[in-house]
Amino acid sequence: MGESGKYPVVSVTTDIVVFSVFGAKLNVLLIERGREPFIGQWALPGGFIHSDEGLEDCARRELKEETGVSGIYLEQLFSFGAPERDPRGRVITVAYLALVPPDRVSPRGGSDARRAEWFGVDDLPRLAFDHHGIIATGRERLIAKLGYSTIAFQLLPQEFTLSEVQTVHEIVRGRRLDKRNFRKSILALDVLRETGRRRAEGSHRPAMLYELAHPGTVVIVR
Amino acid sequence: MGESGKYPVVSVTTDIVVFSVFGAKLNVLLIERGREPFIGQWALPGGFIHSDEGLEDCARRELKEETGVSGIYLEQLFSFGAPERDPRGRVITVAYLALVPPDRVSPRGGSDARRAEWFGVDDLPRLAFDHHGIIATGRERLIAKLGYSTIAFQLLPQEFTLSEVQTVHEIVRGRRLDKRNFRKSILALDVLRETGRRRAEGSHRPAMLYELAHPGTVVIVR
DNA sequence: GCAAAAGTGTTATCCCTACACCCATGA
DNA sequence: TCATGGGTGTAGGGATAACACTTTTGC
Repeated sequence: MGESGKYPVVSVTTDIVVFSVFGAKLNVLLIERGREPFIGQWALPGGFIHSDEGLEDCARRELKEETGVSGIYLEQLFSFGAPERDPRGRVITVAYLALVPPDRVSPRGGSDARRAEWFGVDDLPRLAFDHHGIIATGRERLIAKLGYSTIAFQLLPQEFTLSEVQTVHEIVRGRRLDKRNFRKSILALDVLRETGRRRAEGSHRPAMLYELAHPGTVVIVR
Repeated sequence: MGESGKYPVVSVTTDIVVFSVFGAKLNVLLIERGREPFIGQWALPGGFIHSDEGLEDCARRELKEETGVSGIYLEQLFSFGAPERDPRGRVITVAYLALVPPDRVSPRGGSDARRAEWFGVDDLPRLAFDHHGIIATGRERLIAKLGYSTIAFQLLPQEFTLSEVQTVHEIVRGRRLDKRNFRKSILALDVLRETGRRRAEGSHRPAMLYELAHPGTVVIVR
C-alpha cells in the first residue's frame, strides 16, 4: 500500500463527537488546537490513525490523549472525505459518537491540544475543518437513537433517578415530556433495577435511585 | 498530508454492496478480481479513492467502471479498518449500500474486474477480504430501513404494482405479510401516485400500476 | 405550614393485527 | 368454467397520550 505512488496518498483520522448533558444543556467536548492548521481554534478531539490500530482503537486513544476521557460509550458515526475539507491535503476522517456521564466530566488538555473544554451545542465557537457538520450529524444520530435504544443511560451516572433520565431525554430532544407516561415507558424497557437507596437533594421528597441491570450495554428496543 | 512519513501511510477504498431483488431472492452484485491479491476470487465492486474526488463520487465511479451500473440509490454504510483486513497493507474501506431495480440489472465486467455477476445473499461464494462481513452489515441496514423509510421503492422499477412492493418487503425481511394490512400501510405513507394504467400479466385480473410521487427520493417515516 | 420535587392510575384514542370473500382476466 | 392473482373492510386488543392530586422532605 502507498509504496511509490502506486495508490493515491491519503491520510486517515478519527474525530470524536463527545456529548454530555449537564447545566440544563447538551454539551460537546472541544479542544483548542496546538498546531497548524487552525492553530488556536477549537476543534473536535481526534487525530491520525496509527499503522497497527483499528479505527475504534484510534478514536479511544486520541480521546484519552487529548482530553483524558476514557472508558465511555463510543460508536462509529460517519466518514467525511470531501477533497477540500483539510488544507493539508487529502485527509479522510472517520467520525465517532461518544457519550460521557456528567460525573466524569473533567477534561484536561494534552499532546496536540492545548486545552479541552465543554461548549453548549447551541453556543459553539468557530470550529476548524468541517467540524460543525460532524457535530450536527452526531446530534441527529443521538436524537434518533434516544427513540429506539437505551443509549440515554450512557449520559447518566451509575446511579440515577427517573427524573434525571427524563431530564436527559427532554434536553436532547428539546421538548417537555409527560412524567407519568415517561416513567411507565422507561420501566417497561425492563433494563433498570431499583437500588433501594434514595437521594435526598433539596427540601423535598427524596427520589429512588436506579441503576442499569447490565451496565455499559445499549440495546435496541421496539 | 502523507509527505515523507509525517503521518502514517494509509490507503482508502470504497466498496459497494449492491442489492437487487429478483428471482424470488435478495441478490448482491460481485466482481471476479482481475489482479492480486485474491486474483480470480469474488469480491465487492470498489477501489482506491482518487486524490480529487469525494467518497460517494469514488463509490459511483468504481461501480460504473467495474459493473456498468450507474444512477442508482447509494448511501454510506460503515467504514472498516481492521489492521489486517488487507494483505497489501493498511487499507481502510468506506462501504456503501446501493440498490438497483430489477429492470436495470445487466452488469458487465471492466477495468480491474474480469466479470460481474449476481449472487443470492444466502448462496455466496468464498469472498476476498472481509467482504462477507460488509455484506452482512449492508443486509442488516437494508432490513432495518425497510421498517422506517421508503427505501424499498429503490428496488422497484419506475412503475410497479402493490403486490410487487409487498414481494420486495417479504423477500428482504424473510417473512410473509398480510395483503390488506400491507397495502393500507403502504398507501398511508402518501408517497405513491396511481398512474391510471394497469399491467396484465397472466390469466388473472390486471394490477393497477403506481409510481413514486417524487421519484428518487427516500424519506424517513414514523 | 409552605415550597418543591417525587410518586402514582384511569380513560379515550389511535394503531396494529387478524381474518375471508368477490373481481377480472386468459386459457 | 376454472385457475390465478388483484382487490377490498371490520372488529378486537394493545399501545400511546392526556390528564391532577397526594406524599415526603427541608426550611
